[in-house]
Amino acid sequence: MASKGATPTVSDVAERAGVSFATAARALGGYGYVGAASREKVEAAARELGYRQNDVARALASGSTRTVGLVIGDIENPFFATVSRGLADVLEGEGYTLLLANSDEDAGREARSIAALSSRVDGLVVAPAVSSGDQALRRPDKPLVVFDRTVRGLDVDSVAVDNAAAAGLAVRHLLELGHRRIGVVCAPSTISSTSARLRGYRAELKRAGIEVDDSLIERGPFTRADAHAAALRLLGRDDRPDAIFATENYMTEGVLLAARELGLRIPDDVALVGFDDAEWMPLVDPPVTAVAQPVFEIGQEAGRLLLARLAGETAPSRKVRLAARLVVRESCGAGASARR
Amino acid sequence: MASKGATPTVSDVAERAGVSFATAARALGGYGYVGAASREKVEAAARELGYRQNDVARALASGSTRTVGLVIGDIENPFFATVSRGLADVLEGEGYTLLLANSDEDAGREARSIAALSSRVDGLVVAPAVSSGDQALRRPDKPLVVFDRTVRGLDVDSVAVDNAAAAGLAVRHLLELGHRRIGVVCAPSTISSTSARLRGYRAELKRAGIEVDDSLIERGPFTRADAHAAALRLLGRDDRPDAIFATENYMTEGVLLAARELGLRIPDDVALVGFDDAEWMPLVDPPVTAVAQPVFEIGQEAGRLLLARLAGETAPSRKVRLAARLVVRESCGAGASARR
DNA sequence: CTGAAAGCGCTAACAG
DNA sequence: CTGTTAGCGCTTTCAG
Repeated sequence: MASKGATPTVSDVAERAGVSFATAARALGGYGYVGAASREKVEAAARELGYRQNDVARALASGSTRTVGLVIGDIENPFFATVSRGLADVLEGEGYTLLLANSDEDAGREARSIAALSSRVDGLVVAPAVSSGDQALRRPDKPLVVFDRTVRGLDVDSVAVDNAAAAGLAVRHLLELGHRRIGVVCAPSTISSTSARLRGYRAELKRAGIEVDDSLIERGPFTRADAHAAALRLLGRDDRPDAIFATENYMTEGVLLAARELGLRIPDDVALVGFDDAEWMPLVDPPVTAVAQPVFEIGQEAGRLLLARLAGETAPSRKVRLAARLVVRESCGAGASARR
Repeated sequence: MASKGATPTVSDVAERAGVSFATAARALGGYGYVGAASREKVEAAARELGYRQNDVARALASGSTRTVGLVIGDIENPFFATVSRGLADVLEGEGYTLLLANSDEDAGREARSIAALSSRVDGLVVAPAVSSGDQALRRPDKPLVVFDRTVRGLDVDSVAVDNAAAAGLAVRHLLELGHRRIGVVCAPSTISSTSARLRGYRAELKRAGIEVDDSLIERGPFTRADAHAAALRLLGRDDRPDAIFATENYMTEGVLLAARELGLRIPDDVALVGFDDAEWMPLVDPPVTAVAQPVFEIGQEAGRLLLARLAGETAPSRKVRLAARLVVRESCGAGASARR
C-alpha cells in the first residue's frame, strides 16, 4: 500500500514519521538512543509502509552479517545433515543464522561455494573436499573451522573423530570374530578422513600379524553406484575376502546391495562392518554393525569453536578429537543369537 | 603481503595499477570496456594484492546477487536433500549459487530463515511448513516458488506431486491384495501434502465401499521417534489394522521399528506401504513397497520456474503437478515369491 | 536524546 | 576506451 512501488527505506519511514533519518535508522536498527515518542512514531510508520530491513546494506555498513556459512560435501549424506543441525543448534543460541552450500565433493565447486559464502558471512565451517587444500581455504580473512577432515599445512580449528582409532575398532571386531581376509571399500583417499581410516585398518592388521593385501582395497569415488561397483569387484573375486570394512555409509549400502545381488549371505558368506551409523541399519537383514560417530556433537563443537573466534578469541588453533564407538549388531557374526 | 592489514578494495588495486578507479572496477567487475593494456595491469595488481570481490557491496550497488535461497523443513530428510540437488543442478547452469536454510518445520524458524535469506538472494524456493502461511511468505517482493506443499490463498508458482492420487495408488495396492483394515501413520495435517495424502486415502477407501475409521489414523509430529510411538499405539491395539500406510519416509521407519519390536512379521501380520522411496528400502527385511516421487525433478522444475521469473517472466502463476509411481517390493505381500 | 554527514565497496550513468 | 561522480540502504561518528 506504500505509495512508491519499491521497498520502503529508512528515509521513507523517517519522512512519514516526521523524524530525522538518523533517528529512524536508530529506532529501526535497534541501536543508539531513541526517545519513546520518536520510537513509537517510527514503528508506526514502519508498519504502515511495510518496512523491512535490508540485510545487504546493513552488512556493508556494519561489516557484520550475524550469519555463518557451512560448506558440506554432499547434502544427501546424513552425516553432513546431522552435523549441520548440531551447528545450527549452537549458533542459534547466539543469534546467528546458518547458511549452507554444497560442494559435491568437488574442489572447484567447493571453491565457488566458499567464495559465494565468504563475503556474506562472518565465519565459515567447512569439510574440505581435498586434503591438499587449494587457495580457497587459505585466504579467507574470516574465522574458519574445518571438520571431519583436515588440510595439510592449514592451521585452523578443527573437529573430528579419531578416524584411525575408530577404524581400528571396526577391524579389531572383525579379527576377534575370526575373520582374517578383510577387504575394504572406501572413498578416495584424497579425503583425509578416508586415508586415516585406511591407516587404522592397516595398523590393526599389522598388529594382528596379518600382511596387508592392497588388492583387497577398493577405492571408489563417492556415490552409492561407485561403491556398489567396487563391492561387486571385490566380492566377485575367486579369492573373495571373508569380511569387508566399508569406510562410509554410502559404501556400506553399496556392499549390502552387491552381496544381495551376488546371493552372498551376511555374515555367513561375508561379514560386514560399516563406518557411520544410520537409522536404517538396525532394520536391514541382517542388522549392520558399524562405527558410530558423535555426529551432532561434531557440529556443536564446530559451532563453539567458531563462536569463540567470532567473539575475538585469538588463541592458537585447537584440534578437537572426539571418540567414536562400535555399535555391534549382526553383520559380523556376533550377537546373531541375540536376534529377536 | 598487502601493506594495509585489511582486504584490498578496488581503489587499492586501481592505485597500484596506475589506472583510474572506474577502469579498475570495470576490469575487476567484468563489465564495460577496458583496454587490453589496462586490463593486464589491473589483473596483475589484483593478483599481487590478493584482491577479492566483495559480494555484499556488489549486491547493494547492483541490486542483484546471482544467488537463490532454498528454505527446507528438515535437512535430514532425504527428500529435501534431493530436491536441493535438483534445484542446484538447474541453477548452476545459469550461474546462480544456491544457499540453504533449515526451518525444522517450525513456523517461527521458517519466518526467520526466509527473512535472513530474502534480502540476500534474488529469488526464493520454499517448502512451507504451514498451509495457512504466515506473513513471511506473503511479503517477499522477490520471486518465490513453493514446492511439495501449498499455502491457502498464496498465488505463486508451485511444484508438487499429485499427493491425493499418489496416496490412492498406495491404498489401492493394499486393497487389491485383500487388506481391508488399513491404518495410517502420518505427519501433522497442517502440512498440505499430508492432508492431501489423507484425502487420497479416504477417497480410495470410499471407492472400495469401506468405511473410514478415523481411530486408525495416527498423526505424529515429524520425527522418527514420534512416528515410532504412533506406530506402537496403532499396532498395539487388540483390533490392530492388517495394513499400514505410512505417509512419509520417517513414518515408514517408525512403523518398521515398531513392528520389529512387537514381533510382528511384515507382511504376514501387518502389511506396509510407504510414501517416499529411500535407498535402504530394498535392503530391509522385507524390502519395502513405497510410492516414489520424482524428487530430483521436483527440484529441477522449481528451478526452471524460478529462473523464468528471474528472467522477468510475468505470466500468471503456474502449478506444476508431477506424477508419482508405486514401487512394488514385498512389504504388502505382493511379489514375495520373486524374492531372490 | 536527535540531527547532519561521512562512508562501507561496488555498479552505473555520464562526460570526455 | 577511460575518468568522474552519484548513489545502493544502512551504520556510525560527531556535534548539538
